[in-house]
Amino acid sequence: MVEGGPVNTVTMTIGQVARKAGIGVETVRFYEREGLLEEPERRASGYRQYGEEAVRRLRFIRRAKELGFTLREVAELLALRHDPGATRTDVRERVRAKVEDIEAKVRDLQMIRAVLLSLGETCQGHGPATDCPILEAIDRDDGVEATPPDA
Amino acid sequence: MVEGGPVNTVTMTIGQVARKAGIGVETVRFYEREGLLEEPERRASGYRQYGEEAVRRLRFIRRAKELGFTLREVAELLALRHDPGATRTDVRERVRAKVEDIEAKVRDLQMIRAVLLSLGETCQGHGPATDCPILEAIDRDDGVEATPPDA
DNA sequence: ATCCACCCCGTACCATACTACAGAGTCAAG
DNA sequence: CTTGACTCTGTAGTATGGTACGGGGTGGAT
Repeated sequence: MVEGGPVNTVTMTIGQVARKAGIGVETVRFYEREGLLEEPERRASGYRQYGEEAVRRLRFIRRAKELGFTLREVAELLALRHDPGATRTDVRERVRAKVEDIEAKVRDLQMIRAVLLSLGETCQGHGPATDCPILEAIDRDDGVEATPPDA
Repeated sequence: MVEGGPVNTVTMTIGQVARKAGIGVETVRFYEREGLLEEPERRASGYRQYGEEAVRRLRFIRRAKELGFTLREVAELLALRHDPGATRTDVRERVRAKVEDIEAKVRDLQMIRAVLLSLGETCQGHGPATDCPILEAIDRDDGVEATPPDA
C-alpha cells in the first residue's frame, strides 16, 4: 500500500517475521514459492525484508488453515481480499462451501462411528480374536459408507 | 489354511483377484509390498496365484479403510485376526480407540463450523470483499481451534 | 504361428504441507 | 576481526495411499 519512498516501516528478516507469525522460516519460504506470500524486497545481500503486512498475511494463512481451508483455498481467499472486483458474496460463497464440506465430513464420520459402535456390541467376552465377530463383520459388511473419510 | 496338496481351490491371477475385491492390480501389489497381503504362490512363469482367501483379505482391507482405519491399523487388525493369542478385548480396544479418534475429529470440525457460521453472519451485503469482515476476522481471531483438522 | 490382453519388476510420480540439509555468504556484537 | 547466529539457494526427504510407466515375458484363443 505505502510505497514510493522511505517510510518508517520497520523491516524484519525472515526469522523475525516467522517468529511473529508463529511459523517456521522454511515455511515462510515455502509459502512464497507457492504464491501465497508475495516476493519481498531484498537487501543488497539478498536477505528478504518484510513489513508488518507480511506478518498479518502469514497469520491469516495460519488461521485459515486452522479453519480447515487448504493452501489452495487460502490462496483464493487472499486473492479475494486483494481483488477490488470481488464482492462479499464471493467470500460468503467460499465460507458456505467450506461449511458444507465440513458438514459432509461430520456426517460421514458419524456414520462410521455408528458402524463401529454396533460392531463393538457384537464382540463381547474375552475369547480369542481369531473368530471375533467384528472381524467377520468387517469382512462381509458392505457399503455403509461410499467414500473413505479423506478428501 | 488348506495346504499340503492339490485341492479344488480355483486359483486366480492378480487381475481376477483385484476385480473381485474391487481394487486395482497395482494396489494389490502395493498391499503385498506393504505387508498387508502375504506373498502368494507363483506359477513357473512368475505369475501370482491367489485363492478366495486373498479376495476376503482384500475386501477386509477395503472395508476397514472405509471405516477410517489407516493401512497401518488395518495391518494390526489383520495380525490380530491371525494371532491365536489375541483376544476380543484387543479387537474392541482398537475399535474403541478409533471411535475416540472419530469423536475428536467431529468435535474439531463442529467447532470450526461454528466459527465459520459466525463469520458468515458478520459479512452481509454485497459490498467489495476487500474490507469484508470475514477476512478481517480471520486476521485477528485466535485459537478457537488448537490443531488443524488433519491427523 | 500369431495376436493381444495380461503379467512381471523396478522406479518414478501424484497431492498435501511441510521439514531438513548442504554449502556458501552475511550481519552484528564483542 | 572474529565468532556465532542468521540467511541464501536448490534439492531431497517425510508421511499417506496409492497410480503410472517402461520394457519385457506369458497364456490362451484363433
